[in-house]
Amino acid sequence: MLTNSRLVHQPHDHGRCINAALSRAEELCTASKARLTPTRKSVLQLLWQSHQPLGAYQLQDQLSVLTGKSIAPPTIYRAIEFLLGLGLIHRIASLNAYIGCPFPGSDHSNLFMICSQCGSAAEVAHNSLNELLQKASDKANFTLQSQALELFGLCPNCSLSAAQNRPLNTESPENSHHD
Amino acid sequence: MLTNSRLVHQPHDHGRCINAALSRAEELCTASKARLTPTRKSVLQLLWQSHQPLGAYQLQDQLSVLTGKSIAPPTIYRAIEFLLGLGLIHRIASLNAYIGCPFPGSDHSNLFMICSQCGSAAEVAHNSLNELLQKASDKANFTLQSQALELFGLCPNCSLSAAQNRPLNTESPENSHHD
DNA sequence: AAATTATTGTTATATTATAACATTGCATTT
DNA sequence: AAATGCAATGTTATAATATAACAATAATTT
Repeated sequence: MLTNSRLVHQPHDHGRCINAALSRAEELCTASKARLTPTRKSVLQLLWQSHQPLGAYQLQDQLSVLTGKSIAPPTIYRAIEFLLGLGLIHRIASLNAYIGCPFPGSDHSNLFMICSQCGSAAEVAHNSLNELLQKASDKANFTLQSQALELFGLCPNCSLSAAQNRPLNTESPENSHHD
Repeated sequence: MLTNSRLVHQPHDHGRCINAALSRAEELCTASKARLTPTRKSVLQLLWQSHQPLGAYQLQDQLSVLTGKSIAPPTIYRAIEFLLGLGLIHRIASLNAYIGCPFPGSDHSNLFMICSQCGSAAEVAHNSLNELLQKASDKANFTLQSQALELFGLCPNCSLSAAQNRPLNTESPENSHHD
């Protein structure tokens, strides 16, 4: 199981995330003879500013600020399309939002663990999950082509906070309040 | 593994699907003291007219035809919200579309196998998949709350057609054409 | 029947995404 | 370097999906 979950939920040198993502992108573009233009690069960079998926119009706003110019939706959507095509980012359908892929090129599951509290999203590449899905597809005579797997819940940090804020929830109600 | 895959992809008495869905809905509504009003019932019925997910505005059109009145989006979205709440239908995020749930109430996986050719969608409840996802979540300290699992590919029928239309694809190109 | 609540109607608008065509800029050939 | 072709971006308009806010009606309870 390959995942960026720990990185996402622990304090870390985020500059390294961004730099790593950018150099992976450069490599991939060189390899596939595609051009990582300033707009495309900026959009990728913006998507790596956090570990939370961003919507197209959030990207539009942020890119406008970044460049000082006003940016129209097609510009954003074209960059998104390009980056999706190379597997550098993913679309999270349930959120209409986009996020950088931590391991582009690797054959992985498109499985996301999305925190409904803080909005963070970790990606997981899970071989046995993929195998199970392939088996289930085979069994149903379904020719599997692609997949979107989105889990919602509380990330490690928010799970902890939740547990700390209501520590008596697991006990019977009588224990929690006496007058 | 519980699924309606066979039903979806084989000729069958579709009236029975609809009737079954409607009576399940009646039961569930009675049990939860909710009202299956004409609009709600019609929307559910429309979603069961086929085994293909429908968008909100498709539902709007069809409901307009059905009732002879013009229907505004909120009416549709309210019915959708109601039916989603009871688990009678699902939203398929990748398609912005909705589909009837063949086994509401059962603890299942929200796993869909969606045909990119004919648009049909079969639902699968898969215990070991759920367990695996739960395990993966636990391992990542992620408190799993809900999930959206969408597989895309070719349904049994379209897989067959595809195979029949290009039967030589699995052999070497030399075999396929001699002058 | 009156009061309360749930449901639907209505209007307007927010949000997400794309179509179509003009313009610019890079890359290759001449 | 000029001409050509193609890729990328700019621009305008609009399509598609979804919700907010308030008014009117219908069902249920008192």
